Amino acid sequence: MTQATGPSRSHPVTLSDVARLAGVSIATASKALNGRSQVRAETRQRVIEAAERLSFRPNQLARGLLAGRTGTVGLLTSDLEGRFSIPILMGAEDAFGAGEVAVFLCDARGDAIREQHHVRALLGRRVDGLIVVGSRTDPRPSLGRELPVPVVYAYAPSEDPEDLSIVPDSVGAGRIAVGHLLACGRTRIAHITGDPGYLAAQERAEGAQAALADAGLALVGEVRFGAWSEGWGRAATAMLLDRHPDVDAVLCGSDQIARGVMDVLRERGHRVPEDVAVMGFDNWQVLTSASRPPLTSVDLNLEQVGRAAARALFSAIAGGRRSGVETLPCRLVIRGSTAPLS
Amino acid sequence: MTQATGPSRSHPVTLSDVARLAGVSIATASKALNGRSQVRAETRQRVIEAAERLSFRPNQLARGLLAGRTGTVGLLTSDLEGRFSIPILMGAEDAFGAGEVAVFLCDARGDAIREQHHVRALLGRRVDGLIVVGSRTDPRPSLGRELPVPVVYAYAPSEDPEDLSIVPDSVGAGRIAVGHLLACGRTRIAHITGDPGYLAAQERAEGAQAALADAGLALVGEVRFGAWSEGWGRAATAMLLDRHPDVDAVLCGSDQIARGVMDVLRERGHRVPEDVAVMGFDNWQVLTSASRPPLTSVDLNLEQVGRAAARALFSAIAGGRRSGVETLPCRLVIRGSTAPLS
DNA sequence: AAACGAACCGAAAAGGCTTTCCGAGAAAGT
DNA sequence: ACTTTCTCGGAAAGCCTTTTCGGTTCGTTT
Repeated sequence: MTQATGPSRSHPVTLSDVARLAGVSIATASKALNGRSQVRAETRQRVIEAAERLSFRPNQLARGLLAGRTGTVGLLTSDLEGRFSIPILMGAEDAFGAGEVAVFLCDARGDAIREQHHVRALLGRRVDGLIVVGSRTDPRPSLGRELPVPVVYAYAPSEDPEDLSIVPDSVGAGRIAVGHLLACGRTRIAHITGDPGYLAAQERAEGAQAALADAGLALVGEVRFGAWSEGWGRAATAMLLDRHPDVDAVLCGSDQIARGVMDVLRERGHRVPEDVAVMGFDNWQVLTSASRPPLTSVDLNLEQVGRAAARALFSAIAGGRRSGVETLPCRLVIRGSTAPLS
Repeated sequence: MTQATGPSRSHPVTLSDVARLAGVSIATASKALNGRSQVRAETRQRVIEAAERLSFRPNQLARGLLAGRTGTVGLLTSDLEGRFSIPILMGAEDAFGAGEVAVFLCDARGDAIREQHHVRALLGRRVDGLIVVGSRTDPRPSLGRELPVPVVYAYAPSEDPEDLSIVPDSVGAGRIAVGHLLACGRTRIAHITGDPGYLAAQERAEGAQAALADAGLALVGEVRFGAWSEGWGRAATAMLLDRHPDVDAVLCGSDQIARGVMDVLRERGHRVPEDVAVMGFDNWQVLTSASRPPLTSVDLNLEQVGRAAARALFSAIAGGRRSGVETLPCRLVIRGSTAPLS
């Protein structure tokens, strides 16, 4: 089993190994490596060389044990496969990784029991803080106020207003979308969106209608709720065209829906964007860039949500106290599926 | 800043707190909680109750410091946004999370410098092992043999045959695909695939051609390399139909390509699957289930790759030594885009 | 020459836990 | 009653690093 060769077997090199090689005490070695001032330059150099020769890496466990802070955080996601969690996770990992913080990744698979289990495990590892990433924007139960470390909720806000949550501005996203369509001169705008049980669907619709109202307009027909799928986009478009053939823009609740909408529009002989402008939400590259024409979409800036959550957690660890739901603006990405009416 | 209330301020509860509350020594408390036999049942019970009352969580740092093993592993991915990394990562997280192992997530963003930085940081945290997840199946540079902990490469194998790598069987995937098309009675099969610079494209094509040769057949035309995009799928299909209008199956190098292929087939009046069967690779849900008809695809079983890598790392940590590239079979997922010729 | 200060260096403790070893007390045997 | 054998519980070492504080060695000053 265990080979006699290779460094795998040798016990990890410690500070005392370095000290011995450099001919100084452990204390001096530590000071030399950490830039403390009480070491002669020549001695310091000797220690540094010894450390490099042994490729010494200070044991963060011991360091953390002593300091009371470990430089680790827990990233608790509810579904890794969800395409919303990933960018947030990237943003957070990015913000932390740049510093000296390491991230524990835990996937609760949407199960509260498993989530609780992970929280306990993470606390046992003495993480300095937690980020809880949701898979949809609907509020979720708080982990509780009794935790010994700060917690920041990302994407899915906590139900407890005392917690700090960072979410994209869905209402604003709806406003941005309609604003763009209006700027393109569209006035007969329909809205086909997904599952009405999703707060995101409701809020985007709310923002869209508010922006229309500001312009003295209203949607063509009602908001068409359904499912977050291409199939629903196709079906809803068929109905829409039957009832309102004069529609000149379709705002879609997601890029998937938009794909379905565009397919049916093209099949029925409506040109995009000349006759009907189409746009979606999420800015999911694989869908937006592959469609014909490429799809204008509202990007939720999820990476920024992740980064903001990481920064918020940072400052909370440092003692800062914020609470409530903070929203981050979304961003319009214009492609070929929307254009001014000529 | 620091409030006087709440548990955030109070110092974390330690074993000695528990011992004091239970009226025993630290040693006894430890033994009681860890199921050591040298404690009377009644005493043990008292300790356990004390621990629960204080919601005591043993400090894993201290434990790891002592044991020499931390129960943590590093998961080094080269691009988090890549859709291939995520399932592998899920599988690994799953396999570890079930045990008592926590996962450090690091994204090197395809940068060797950053990767090296992360490796050093992880070693400083005394991880018990590393999993390196690539974003494509082409071999990548080894992290080296001199690392003090075992390493397993997933999806992208290491260039060093002494390392252990777990990858999906791309050649086999190609064989499986063609096998299915042959079983459907198709004999005039074309292959439209992606970037020829990807080993996956080459190997799938190789497997497909081998399976055809076994049946005494050959591809319709050459392998059509291009890009991993719907656009290429559309363009290649147009050319294909011009030259070989009698084709009865198109094997696509990815689901994206397949989407493009199916769009053009439908536009040109070819029925899928009656006239032409279509299938892809990757089994990317959002594409396969939304297409018309739903797309038959070869699933790479990436979650299993992740799980296998985790298990391999486990056994390597325990002292087992394996090396070389181990392949995992892929899996056919049949949907509406393929059917027997009637 | 004695004393003082500055500059360096080292011993030791702390941090939380596990484990080994030992002592004390109780139960059993003579 | 005394020894032997168990059973329990405690003291202490050890893991690795940082930091405080006391000590040593110079060079300077009076």
